[in-house]
This record gives sequence, C-alpha cells and structure tokens, in this order.
Amino acid sequence: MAIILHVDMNSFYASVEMAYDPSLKGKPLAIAGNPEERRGIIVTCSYEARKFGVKTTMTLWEAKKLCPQLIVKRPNFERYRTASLGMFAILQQYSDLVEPVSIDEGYVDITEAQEFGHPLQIAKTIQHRIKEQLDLPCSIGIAPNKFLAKTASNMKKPMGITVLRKRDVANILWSLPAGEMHGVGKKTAEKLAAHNINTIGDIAIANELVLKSLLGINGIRLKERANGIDKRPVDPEAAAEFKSVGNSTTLPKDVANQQELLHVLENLSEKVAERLKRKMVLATSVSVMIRYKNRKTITRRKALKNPLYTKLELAGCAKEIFLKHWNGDAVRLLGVTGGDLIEKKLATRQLDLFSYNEEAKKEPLLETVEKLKEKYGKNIIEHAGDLHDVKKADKSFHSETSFSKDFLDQFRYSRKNDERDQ
DNA sequence: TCTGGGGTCCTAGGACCC
DNA sequence: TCTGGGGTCCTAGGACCC
Repeated sequence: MAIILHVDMNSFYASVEMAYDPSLKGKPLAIAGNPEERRGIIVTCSYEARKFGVKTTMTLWEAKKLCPQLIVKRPNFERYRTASLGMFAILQQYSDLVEPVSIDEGYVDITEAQEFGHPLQIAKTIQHRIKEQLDLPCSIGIAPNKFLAKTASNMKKPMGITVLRKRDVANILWSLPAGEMHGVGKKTAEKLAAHNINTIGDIAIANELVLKSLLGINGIRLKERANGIDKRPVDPEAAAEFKSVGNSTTLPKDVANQQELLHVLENLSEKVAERLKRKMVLATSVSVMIRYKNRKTITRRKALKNPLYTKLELAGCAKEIFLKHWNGDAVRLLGVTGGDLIEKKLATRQLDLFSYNEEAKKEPLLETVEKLKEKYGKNIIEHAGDLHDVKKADKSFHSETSFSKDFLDQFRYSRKNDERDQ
C-alpha cells in the first residue's frame, strides 16, 4: 500500500511575513490587496487575526471593523516564492515523487522512503525542519492516497500531523457535512441536499445513478473518495504541464472608454506574452474575459491557425475579440488568456525570439540559494548539510528548480482551507 | 457602497463530415 | 421524400480549488 504525505502550510503568506519580520509574531496580521484600487480583500491572515473573526475574502474595511489594531500588508510574492522553494527543497530530500499542488502545498509519495524512518517519523522530521529552517508552520496528513492525505492535513491546524487510515474512513469522515469534502463546493452541496444527501457518509452509500445524473462523472468520483478510494498517483510532472496562461485585472474604477480599455488589453497581453516566452510555449487559442460594472462576466475565445507568443500578435488578437463582443458598457475587469499551449519545439512555425538557452537552466540554483540566504537571513545551504548526503541535497535543489519556474510563476492560496483553519 | 487573480475539468450545443 | 447516428472540433459557461 502506498504511503502519501500531504504537506499544507498554515496561513502561508502571513506566516512568511512573520518569518521575515519576527516583530509581527503574535500579532493580528492580514495580507490584503490595495484598498485604494478596490482590491482590498483579505487574502490570508494570521491565527491571531482570526480570533477577531477576520476571514479570507472579507473586505479590508470589514476586517478593520472587527479588529481595529489589524496590521495589513500587501502581498509580496517574491518572498512567498522563495519560501516555497525552500519548502519543496526539503520535501524533495525524502522522495523524488513530490507533486506541488500550489505555492503552499504538495504531495509526497514516501512509499519507498523507509531509509528515513517510519511515515510518522518522516512527517515529524519534515515538519520540524520546515519550522526550524524556514520558520514556517505546516500541517501534514499521512494516508494511503491523495484524497485521504489531503483530508488528514486539514484536520489539525496549525502544526498538526494526522494519520488517516482507510479503515477509519467510516468512523472519522462519514459524519461530516458533505460540503466539507474536497471537491464539494456550495452548488454541489445544495444539489446533494436536495436529494437528502447531507453527509460524506450519505455520499458513500448514495445510488450511483443518482449521483451520476446529478453531478456527472464527478458524482462517481465523489462516491469513491467518500469510501476512501483514490487511485491518482503522485505526479511530479503535473505542475509543469500548463494548459493555459492568463492575466486579469480589476480596474481601479469602471471604464467605458474604448482607448483606455484597449490599452489595458495591451498591458495584459504583454504580461501573458512574457510568461509564454519564459515557458517556451505557444498559444493555439486566445480568450478575453470581460466583467461589466454589474459583475456580469463573459469570456470569448478564438482558436488560431498559427500558434502565437509575441505581445504584438497576442494584443492584436485580444483587441479583435474584445471589439467584436464588447457591448459598450462600463467594464470592471479585463483578462487575457493564452490556451491550448504547445511546446515551442513542437511548433511548426519559425521562431527566433526565444532567448532561453542551456546556460539559463543552471541559474535558478544559484538564484534560489542566494535568495533564501538573503531573504531569510538563514543559511539554507548549511542546513542542507544536515542531510549527510551532499549530493542528494544538491540534486534536490536542481530537480526542485526544474519545476519551480513553471509552478511558481503563479500564485494561489487557499480559501476553503483558511476558513476551516478557524 | 461588498465580493481578487490564476488555474483545471466538465458539460452542452452547434457546425460539419461521413 | 424524409431523415440516422457516430464522431470531432469549437465555443461558452459552470463549478471548484488554491
């Protein structure tokens, strides 16, 4: 039987800020967007802030009302990426089978890692090292598959370690509300409730035909998972295979001026083009998202004959789509996404502007180490020496950076988990 | 005077072909 | 004269997650 860990960082952004500036420790801290640009929602907050009722997605002014002494920081993604690199570098030292799920969580298949001890010992060591070396708290779930490991890591926060065996599923999970299950959101919970399916146990014994008609293929999967079954392997490549790359922005104020909107599309296209270039992929489709003043949102997409990646082509395409479908109303948000990506080397088109070369591949290692040293003021390399095996440590940095370029290009954070953290 | 930004997967309908 | 059914591609939108 496989042994899977799910490592989940606790209130990650806030914890990183505290590691960076220890004077913040023990204080109510929130990471939020810019209120002047009406992006002032709470992205994540410290446990001290949660005691006041501050929650993810709350507007900044609501949070301030609950907790006037709240310290608010803008997100610093560079800092979070750096910390994330450090975390994954540690995970990689216990197994090659590390699958990053987001900037702050990942799966580790430790089935073949007996040399490092029993699963519980390994989890304790990893948690201890992340705390000691990065000054960051995490929770870890230990289980025979991904679903159970993910569920387990969520059960004790912060700094919990939870073992969830398949034989405990009925005892521990079945009494929980269906909405607690990973993969069951608000809408799905409502649909299930309408059929008197209210708990995870109800899902586990529900009629497959009912689930299928209600939720499609997802209904079948939910039933399997509710029974503790999940055959998905831990896939180290999963995060590297991007399907789309997009940028969107909520405008500082609603805009109806066409020139202004086209200019925003140009800027978004430039960012997307840079990322396509960095990933060495071409887009075979372009989508434009328009959210109007009243929050009505449309996406319009165009498949391309010639895959593209330059700012000029992307912007041209985005503008064309926009002008064709924009109804003239004031716009709140614009987004540009390149989709159906293909690798540059597989493209039949002539390419010349990619500056990427073999040398560039070597840089991330040095960069990573320098950043970790600088930003944390902790010598991560010395700590890596703990490993007895310098080669392995070296290798782990290399393999880690190979996925990090793609993976860390984005940021994500946990809403559902943050709410459950309370 | 609410509600960000970056993704994935799935479904359903229409076009088109055989 | 009326009309089958499978398959694929494309598009739009919903749901969910982090």
